[in-house]
Amino acid sequence: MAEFIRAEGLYGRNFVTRIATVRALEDFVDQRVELRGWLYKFRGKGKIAFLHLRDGTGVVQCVAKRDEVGAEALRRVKEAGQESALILRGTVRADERAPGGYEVVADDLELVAPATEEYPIALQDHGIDFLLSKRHLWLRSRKQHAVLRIRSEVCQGIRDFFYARDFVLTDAPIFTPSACEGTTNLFEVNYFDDKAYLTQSGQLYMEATAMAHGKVYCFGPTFRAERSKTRRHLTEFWMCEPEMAYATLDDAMDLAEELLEYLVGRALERCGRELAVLERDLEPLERVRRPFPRITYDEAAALLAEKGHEFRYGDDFGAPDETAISEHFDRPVLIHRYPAAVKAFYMKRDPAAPDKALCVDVIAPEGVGEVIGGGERATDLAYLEEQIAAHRLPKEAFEWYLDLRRFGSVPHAGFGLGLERTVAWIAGREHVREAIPFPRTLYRKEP
RNA sequence: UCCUCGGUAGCUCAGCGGUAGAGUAGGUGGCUGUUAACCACUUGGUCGCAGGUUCGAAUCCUGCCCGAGGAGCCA
Repeated sequence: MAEFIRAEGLYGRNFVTRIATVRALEDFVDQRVELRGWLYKFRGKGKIAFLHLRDGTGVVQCVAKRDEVGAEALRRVKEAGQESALILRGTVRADERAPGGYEVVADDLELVAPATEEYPIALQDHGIDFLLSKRHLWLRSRKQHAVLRIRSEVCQGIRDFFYARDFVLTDAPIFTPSACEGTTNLFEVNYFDDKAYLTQSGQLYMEATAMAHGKVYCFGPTFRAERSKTRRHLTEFWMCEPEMAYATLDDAMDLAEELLEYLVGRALERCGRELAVLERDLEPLERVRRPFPRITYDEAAALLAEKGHEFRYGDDFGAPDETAISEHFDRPVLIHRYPAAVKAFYMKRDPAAPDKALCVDVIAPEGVGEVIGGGERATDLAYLEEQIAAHRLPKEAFEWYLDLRRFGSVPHAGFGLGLERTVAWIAGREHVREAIPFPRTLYRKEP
């Protein structure tokens, strides 16, 4: 992992040393190493100084004694300020007094580039408006750093999960000719002399690729011009949408369960440090084991009635309803067979109860809300034509989709997983905006 | 689109009709195996914007702008 370099310090001292990372520091105990990073915090200015160095993999306390590194080097680093770029060389020690158990006793400091202005994000509380306006710097903070590491792990987990199960990655287009689901919440863009829209879901395209490959998924950005501003909403977010030919609602529910169990288990296994930085309570995550409870819409509605929760049967569940239902269970809950009237036009009807759709929503615990929505798709051409007319959708735009029913229509099912909601849930963050590097919300598109 | 809350120092906030405040960050000096370090001194303001009421407005009224989180909608 470490490469050997010849380093030349401020005072022309030459050492053969090794480049270490904070994350792997325990492998270098009692060895002399070089760390390359940024000054996270500087304390002291007498005979001894403590400087916390951030190198992208973590933060470590370094001890710099004036007599060792020189008064001049110490003064320059202190004046360079928080977030100045710094190369530090010294010996790794295990020490109980150091946060994290390891520290580096510096013997050589090299200032790469000073912070030319006072760093705006202090180690104190800030308002969310301020932090979001400084998102490009906020990303360096420990908790934000941890959240994005978890996001990276979840993304890799998604790819590994589907790869291991022989799903083919067939990404959907981002420019689309019209609404996938017929709502008006689309971002319109100029497409030469025509109009196009940013994709709202890759699902219809996945139905096409599933007929070509059997088991497929897409994983990419999605755009919704909804005028909603809650902790669960972004206008640009990432969605993973698997689709399987010759599959039913039950198959989709099995896959959804397996995926969530896998992703949470993987985060627990591989993101222990990040979850600790975030002070995430691990107990609710450890309970995320199959089987998850599965209830019908009718059962969920009855549960709400039992709890004295105000709810009108036949309506879709709102966020407070979902929270009330999920509080009844200790792990994600699958709610299936909603009234067809509140769901998208392409949902297959339940043959046993034609007013219901063969669909499923997965509600995560701890108030995060819906992380997965999906179901079995309608296969009958005449029924779909009827639905497109009933929803007042332009039929021409869906001719290609209807072709999928004209040429070997088979039962198929799939779902969409919201990445940021999943990451926010696992990381224990209140708001999905922390689960994406540069969040886009109703009133904010900078930086 | 609707409802609620907010906008005062770089940042977090108090002040709510009578001289613009604290903590923190920054600066200077001191001390220190510190760890939210500490001690002393210190710089720092069109009180979101525009009108109005008043002898007097950060404070009360009206309008506007900006933000937050909740509803609806959704992942």
